[in-house]
This record gives sequence, C-alpha cells and structure tokens, in this order.
Amino acid sequence: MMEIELPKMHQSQQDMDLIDILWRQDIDLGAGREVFDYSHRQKESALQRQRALEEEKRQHLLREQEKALLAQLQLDEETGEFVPRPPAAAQPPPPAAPAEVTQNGLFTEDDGNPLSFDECMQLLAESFPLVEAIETTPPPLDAPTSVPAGSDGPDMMVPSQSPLPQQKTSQDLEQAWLELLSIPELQQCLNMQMEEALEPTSFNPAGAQTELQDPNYNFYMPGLTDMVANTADTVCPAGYLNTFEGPLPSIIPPDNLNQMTLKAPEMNAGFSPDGFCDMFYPGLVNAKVDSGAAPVAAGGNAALPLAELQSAPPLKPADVPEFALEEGFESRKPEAEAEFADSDSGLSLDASPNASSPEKSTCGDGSFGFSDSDVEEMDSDPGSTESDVSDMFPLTFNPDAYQTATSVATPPAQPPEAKPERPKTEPEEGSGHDKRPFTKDKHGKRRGESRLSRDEQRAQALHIPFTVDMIINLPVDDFNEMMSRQQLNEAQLALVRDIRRRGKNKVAAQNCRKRKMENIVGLEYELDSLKEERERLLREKTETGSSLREMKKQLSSLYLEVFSLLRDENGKPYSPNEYSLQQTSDGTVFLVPRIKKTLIKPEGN
DNA sequence: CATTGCTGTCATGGA
DNA sequence: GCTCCATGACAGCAA
Repeated sequence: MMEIELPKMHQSQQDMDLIDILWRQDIDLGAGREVFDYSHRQKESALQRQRALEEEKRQHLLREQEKALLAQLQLDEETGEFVPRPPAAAQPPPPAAPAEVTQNGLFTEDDGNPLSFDECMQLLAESFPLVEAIETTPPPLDAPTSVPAGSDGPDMMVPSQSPLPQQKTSQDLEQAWLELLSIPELQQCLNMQMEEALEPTSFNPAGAQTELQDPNYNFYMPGLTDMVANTADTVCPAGYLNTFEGPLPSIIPPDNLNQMTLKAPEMNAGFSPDGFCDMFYPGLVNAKVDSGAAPVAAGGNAALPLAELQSAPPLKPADVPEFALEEGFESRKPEAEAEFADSDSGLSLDASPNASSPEKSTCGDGSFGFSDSDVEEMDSDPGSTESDVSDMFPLTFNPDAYQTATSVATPPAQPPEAKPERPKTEPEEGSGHDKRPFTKDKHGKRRGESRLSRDEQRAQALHIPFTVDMIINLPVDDFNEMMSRQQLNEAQLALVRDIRRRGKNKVAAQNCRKRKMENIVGLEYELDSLKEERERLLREKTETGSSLREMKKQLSSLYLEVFSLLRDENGKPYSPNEYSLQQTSDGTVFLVPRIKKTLIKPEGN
C-alpha cells in the first residue's frame, strides 16, 4: 500500500528504485537483474532503504491479514461451521491473481482495467477482512498495468522502459505478491482447525516462500504455498508474463472474473505442471470424472477442454480445497493420489453428500487421531460417504461453505449496477454444477465402490502405506509382517485393523448371503423334487389300488366258478352259505363247512 | 410416500 | 485369549 504511494511521490527515482528492488527480489527468485539495474545502480543505498520499507510494509500486511484470518477462524470455530469459506476463498484467489497479472500485461497503461483489480480486491476483501488494507493498494496498481514489461522483459524492457512502466511493474509485482500472500491466507483459514493435528509437512518450499510469505502458510496450505512458490519463482522473474499471457489475455476480459476462474486450469498448465497442476488438478480431474466426463488420467488435467471447465466451474473450487487440504495434511503419496482418482467417485460422492450433510462441520475436530470407528461414525451420517476426507479436514471440506465463499467471491466481481450478467451465470455455476453433478455421480456408483473408496480415503488420509486390498486380502502372517515393517501410529493401526475387519466381514457377509441364496435355491429345488415324488407316489398308489380291486374281483369270480363246480355224494352242488373253500400253505384246497365252523367256534369258546 | 432389494457393518457365537 | 469365520440383525440407499 504504502509502497505504491511512495513511488508516486518520488516518481521517476523512487519508481526506479522500487523497480530495482522488485527486480532484486526477482533476482533472488532467479531472475536476471543486470537488465534493470544499469541506470539505477547509483542509488543502491536508497534502494536498500526502500527495500527495507517494502519488506516492512509487506510484513505488516501479512500480519494484518493473519490477524484478520485468525479472527475469522476464531469466529468460525465458535460457530463450528467456519470450514467452508476457506476453500471457496482459496480457489478464487489463485485464478484471480494470475488473472490480474495477465490483465495488467494485456491492458498495460491504457487499460489498467480498474474493474478487474477491484473485483479481485473485492474478492479478497470478502474472503478476508484485511483486504481493506490491500484495497488501498489497488488504485495505484490499476494505473500501472505495465506488468508485462516488468515480468516479461526484465531483460528486454527494463533498459528502455520509462519510470512509469517501471512503477507499474513494481506495482504489479506487489499485487502479485499480495495475491500470492492472500492465497496462503485463504488456505490458512481453511486449514486453521487442522493446524494442531497436522504435522509440519515437507511442502515448505522455503526458497519459493520468500520474505513475504509467512512460514505458517506452508504449514497450513502446503499445496497452495507450493503454488505460490512456483508462481513466485517462475512467474515473477521472467516466466511471470509468459506463463499468464498465453491463456489469460486472450480469454479473460478484465471484468469477467468468472471466466478467469474458469481459465484457471489453463493457467495452471502454464505454471508448473508438476506441482501446481498436481495440487489442484487432481480435484479437477476428479470433478470431471464425477461429472461423468471421460476418465482423466493423473496428468490429464491440462487436457481438459475449456468448455468442460466452464460447464463445471463450481466443481473445481470444491475439489481443489479438498485436495489442497489433503496435501496439506501430509504430503500425499503418488499412490494415494492414484487411488484418489479411482476413489474419485467416492470423492465426488463425498462432495455432494458433504454439501447436504451438516455433520461435517460438527465432526470437524481437526484431530486425525480418530480411529476408524470414529470415522465410521462420521461416515455413517447419511450422505457423508464422501465426507470422510471432509471429516478429516473439516475446514476444507465444507462444500456449502465453499459455495458460499464462491458466491461471495463472485458478487464482488458483479457490482450490482455494473455487471448484472455475472451474477446470473456464476450463481448457476456455483450452486448448480458443484454439488448436483457430484451427487448424481455418487449415487450412480455402486455402494461397494463408494465403500471401498471410503476406506481408501481413510487410508489415504492417514497416509497408510498399504492398499486396502492388501490390508484385507493378505494372509495373516503376511499382513502382520507388512504391519511390522511400517511404523504406524495407533490411529493408523486402528484404521488398518478396522479396514481389515470390515473388509473381511464384508466378504464374509457376501459369502454368507451367497450361501444363503444357494441354500434357498437348493431347498426350493428339493421341494420341487419332493413334490414330484409325492405326486408320483400318489399316482402309484392309485394304480395299485385299482389293480388290487381288479384282482379281488377276478378272485371272487374264480372262487364262485370253482365252488359251483363242486358236487356232494348225491350230485348236488354245495351251498355257498354252508361251505367255503380254503387253501392251506401247501396249496391244498379244502371244502370247509361253515356250519361246522360256527359250531366249532362255540365249542372252542 | 411406502415398499423392496441390495449392501455394508456390527454384534455374537462357534471353531 | 486371540483370530477367523459365519450369521442374524440393523441401517442406509436406490429403484
């Protein structure tokens, strides 16, 4: 802020000095300084003084911003919902910053699009109360939109440049710095809760940090800091303009922040594909995958068509925070990232559910020591399947918050009178795309997939060096050996055990149900066969009965025929009433008088 | 809005 | 006593 004013006061000399200072900083970053210095070497002492002033100012700004952030964070913590804002704020800034730079480059002195800067500043202001201080700077910045010269052509431009351009460059640089700083802050807001739980990550790009950045930023948002570092290193010195010019100038109208955000991916590609893209693009990729777009390889971020990006702008912001947080949590393993892509579906699920699920905010203890059961509780909440990550990173993962943040960020871009159009487009994008696509995708996925992704996400969150498959499927001995080889904390061990238990139980349940179904099918088959046999036996019984009756019939007729042929001594036939034929076991047939029987019976009795 | 089927998970008991 | 497995019960989700 102050810096800008000073240049104005002293004009050419101080401008030159500022430029010189800035360039020196750039040199620190790797830029060649000789180009600029020639005319200003004499004023070394003045430059140094100005440098000191600038640094002090910057530090002051940083402090103020930090204070503001802290205040926000505290407030958020009190409410418990604070989480959402940071992600939203965080995302807009990255694109915004580059956009500004590019704008400067594009519009240079004449255009100096105040709107674009104002918008950016508004965004920043909304995201951070501190912005007020920053806003003071914008005016000067707007005027000197010669950034291209500064960034692009230290070599080319400096010698010939007039004081004005130099001032512009310095201002631009300042803006860039401010933006860069602002980004970490935003991230910081997001990650505030996580600070305690988080371990200092390896992400600290010390060199990139430069004086401006607070060391804490790295801690909070390793990924973002990385980005910043990259931008600072590569962009500020020489690549500054180059990186941004291509994509932004042509595409982004100074007034349209939305477009700028949309372009962000391209910009990223321009930056450092490895660090920057990896940081944010995973999210983007995931978002795409979620949205049903063609599956994106890990490095496919750059390939994303602009149309897709525009169509699904909201997705990006949400995703980015998640990933950023994850990285911030700990340096993610490549493996984990890959899984993430796979679990992307899970993530997507998470994203939508999260938006719907209030739990996240409540769950956000920020403590990673949770056991799997804890996570489960969080997960168990309906629609929180994706929230695993969010749970782990309460701050980052509040989609609602993110939306709000985005919406908030957008409004500044859309001054009520000036730009009615934006509000329409942005709101649609923000509210519509972000969550809805995710939800659909999530629902579309099978439960098992989402579940697996859950465990995978948990494992990633705790940086468990094993795949879920390994954890579940390895034999006990191998599993124990594997566990013994890695030093895992209690939380990790608990999670691994739970994953193994759940995984095995899941398989057991599947097998059990399978057996159950098989048993049911077998019993049904047996029932059918038994029914058939019963019918057969019934038919047989009927047939047997009928044949028996026939035989009895034949026997009776035969008996009568035989009996009728018998004659007594007088040649008279025997009366059937008085005699009956009976056969002994040896086949001999006797004619037995019935009367005798009756007579005998009484006797026997 | 209720029902149904599928799936994951937990609790429990047996080996 | 621990682990593994099988299974009933419950809950969430989607159709």
